[in-house]
Amino acid sequence: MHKKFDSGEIEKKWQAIWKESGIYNVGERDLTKPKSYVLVEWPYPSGNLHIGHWYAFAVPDIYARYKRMTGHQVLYPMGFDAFGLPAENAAIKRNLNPKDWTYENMAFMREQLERMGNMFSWDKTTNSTDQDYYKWTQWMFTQFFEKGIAYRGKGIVNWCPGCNTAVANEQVLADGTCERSGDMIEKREMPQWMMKITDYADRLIDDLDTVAWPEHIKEAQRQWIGRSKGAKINFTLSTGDVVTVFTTRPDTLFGATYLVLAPEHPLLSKSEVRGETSNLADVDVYVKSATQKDEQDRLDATKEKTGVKLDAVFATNPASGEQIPVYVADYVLGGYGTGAIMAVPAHDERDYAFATKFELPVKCVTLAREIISQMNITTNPNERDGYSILLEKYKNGEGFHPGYGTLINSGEFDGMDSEEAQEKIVAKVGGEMTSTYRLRDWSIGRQRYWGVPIPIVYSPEGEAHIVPKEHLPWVLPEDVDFKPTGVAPLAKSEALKKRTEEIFGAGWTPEVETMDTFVDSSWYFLRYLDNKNEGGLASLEAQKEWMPIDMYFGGAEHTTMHLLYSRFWQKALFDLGLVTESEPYKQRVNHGMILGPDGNKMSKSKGNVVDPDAQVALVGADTVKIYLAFMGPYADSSYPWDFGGIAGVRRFLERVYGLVDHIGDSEPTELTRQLHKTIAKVGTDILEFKYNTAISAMMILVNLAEKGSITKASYELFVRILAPFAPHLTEEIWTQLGHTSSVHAETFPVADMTLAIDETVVIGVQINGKLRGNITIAPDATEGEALNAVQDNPLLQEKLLSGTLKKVIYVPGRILNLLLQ
RNA sequence: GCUGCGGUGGCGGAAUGGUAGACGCAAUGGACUCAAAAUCCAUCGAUCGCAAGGUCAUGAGAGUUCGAGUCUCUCCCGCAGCACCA
Repeated sequence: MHKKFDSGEIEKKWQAIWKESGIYNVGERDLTKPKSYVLVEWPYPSGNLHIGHWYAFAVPDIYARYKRMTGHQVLYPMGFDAFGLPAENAAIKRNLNPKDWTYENMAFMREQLERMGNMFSWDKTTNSTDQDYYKWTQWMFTQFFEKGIAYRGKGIVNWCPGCNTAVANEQVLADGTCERSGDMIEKREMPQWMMKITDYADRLIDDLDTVAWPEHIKEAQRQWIGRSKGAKINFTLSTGDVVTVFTTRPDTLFGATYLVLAPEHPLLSKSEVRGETSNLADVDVYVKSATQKDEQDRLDATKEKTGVKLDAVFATNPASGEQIPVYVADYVLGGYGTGAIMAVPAHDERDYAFATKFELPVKCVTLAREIISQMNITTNPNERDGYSILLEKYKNGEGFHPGYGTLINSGEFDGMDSEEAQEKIVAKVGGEMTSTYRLRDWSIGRQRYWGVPIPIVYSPEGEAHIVPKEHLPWVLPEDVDFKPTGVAPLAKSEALKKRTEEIFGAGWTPEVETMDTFVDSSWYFLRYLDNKNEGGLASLEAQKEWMPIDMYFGGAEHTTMHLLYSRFWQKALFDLGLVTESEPYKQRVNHGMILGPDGNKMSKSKGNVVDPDAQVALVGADTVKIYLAFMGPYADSSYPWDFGGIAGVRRFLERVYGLVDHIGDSEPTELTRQLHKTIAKVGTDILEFKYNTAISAMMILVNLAEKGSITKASYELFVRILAPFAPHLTEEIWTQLGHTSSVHAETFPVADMTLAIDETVVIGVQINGKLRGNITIAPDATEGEALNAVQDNPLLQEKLLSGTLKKVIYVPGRILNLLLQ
């Protein structure tokens, strides 16, 4: 008789043994085995593991363990993304040091993580706040600075006059005030440390074709980067100034009836352009209010278009030679394209809306294909349909149509197709075919304390210099009052000031900003490979052994930011010869969220938070893990917690344990068959992240085994396929079955498909496509045998009498469909 | 508005174009018990029928097919991201 299933005791025992034996440490690369680098996003040490962490780490552990059991040397590392604002806020609130708070949390969470029983490669761990880690974060920054990838640029920030500092978007309330001071937030252009991610935009899009990610994730990145192909075309103003516009439709150049500058456009600082007389005040007022407008307001497409005409100037359309007016309007953005557009109201909705309001001419230059193809060709005006009337209207400047088609009113290009005309028109006016992107450069400077100090010092002349390698890590000073006072906390450090002057000389000053934490997480997967390397971020040898990451599991919220930043970082390192791969992640899976029992996002205020520690204490880590895996496919969808459901999973494991009492000398053939089917199914399901159906198949097997007996050999095979899901319980059973080595050193069984073949199958019989009954036949029975089986079934036979058999469709093992006349 | 994903019992979900609802939960009835819990057995989409069996069912409507949850088109709804992007 087996012992009572005391999950707490069993788990505690095996965790201690595993830790002692170091069974999950990776050590040196074993070249006799293929490698598999399974990565999960490292957590922020908030102080407590929540269910989301369990979902993110325990379920992929099934995958990692399966890979391990199928002969791979698996790297499944874990660490902490430990810099960031919450530590600073918690420290202010409790009057602690952010470092102490962070390190205490990490120690506590590490214990919680160990109680999961995952096969984490703890010998490879690291964390972003470790000086050995951020030394290399800083060093990479200096390399990027030298290459011009990291640069001092200008960015727009949310400035709070009350706090006298820049604040993050999430600290700005819906009404545009600061959550701390309540003051109105202003937009202010400030010097910022930036990364030139835009230089990599094309590669970041094009290299997506080389990775095996799900298409929806690739598409999200493409959308985020937002590449538009088009042309830059110069328009000359009456003042002689040149305005470069970007357009995706250079083929409509002849239809450009006015020009629009963004309120931020640099030419507006020229008085000749702004105008000097009555118009000046209007322009100034408009520009001032538009540039101070809240971004939300300005981007509100439902609002009516606004703008002001620049009376002092006109522009010349380089294709038609026509003189056209110039406007300033905030529907054109300073930060996108060239900050100026040619307006073609006949073929663009926004231009049309603006032109209608300001009574500007609308000139149709394209007969859109869509309209022509649907038009009734007739000479009788009474028979003309809606489309041809529409066509007539829009040719006359009423309405717009954005589609491609045949050019008209376009000089020598008349009759040409839109696509064909693009390059030709651009060539004629001396423009340039080019792309523009929605993606902006990455601002990485933060006026915060708890982060990686930017390793830059300024000479007395104010010139930026890197902190050379021998002075790295450029240590975060501790003599800092990090309470918010409006000045970057590091500016208050005497130690940092002193250190800078001692090393670089009198009058030299340190940079006082720290880095965005997205920088830390842009390369952590490299440090795991070689976490003790003192001479570099990670040796090329270690990278050759382990990169690229074979499988990257993470949250859907990181699809664009983290995934894009780290891909960029990798490419920038690749160009410097510091890494071996230009794409870090071969495969990616996004998981969803675990919701509260009420179906809502878990939150303290809703009182629907499920505490994993309490669940583990109640039913054990194996049960919590399997329950999470059983909820549904591991994909980008969310599932509500169900206390009944987890109890069901616990019952399943108790039955698995209880099967010890069913071990016998023989077992039914049906059980052997089901076992081998299950072995095959579990393996393929794991690789497709369908843990739920894998578990379901194992439940079916256990239900069957309970009804009779199971041989010890079969039970052992079953225990081995369950091992990745329930590492503690299976280890316990394995030992009780008399083994002295770990079940986790076993291989994943290979199904013997000759034992999995069914002797008979029940298939449906349809008459004229409707299910009328079923027959039991051999899976490979011939059509004749199937029809004989129908003869033996009186009910089916009777139904067949209603007509004559015209056609038989027989799919062996699936369906028999009899078509009657 | 655009892009992506989805819509199947009371719930989570299952289903290479081939018997829709596997598996689990919840529920109901029964056994055991003084009782309850636990456990075990049975039932469990709707509807008609004493039954055998029939009819209707995968958001709505059409289409392709011997056969559609699955493929195509139109529409409705939900979720997520982005949004005056030239």
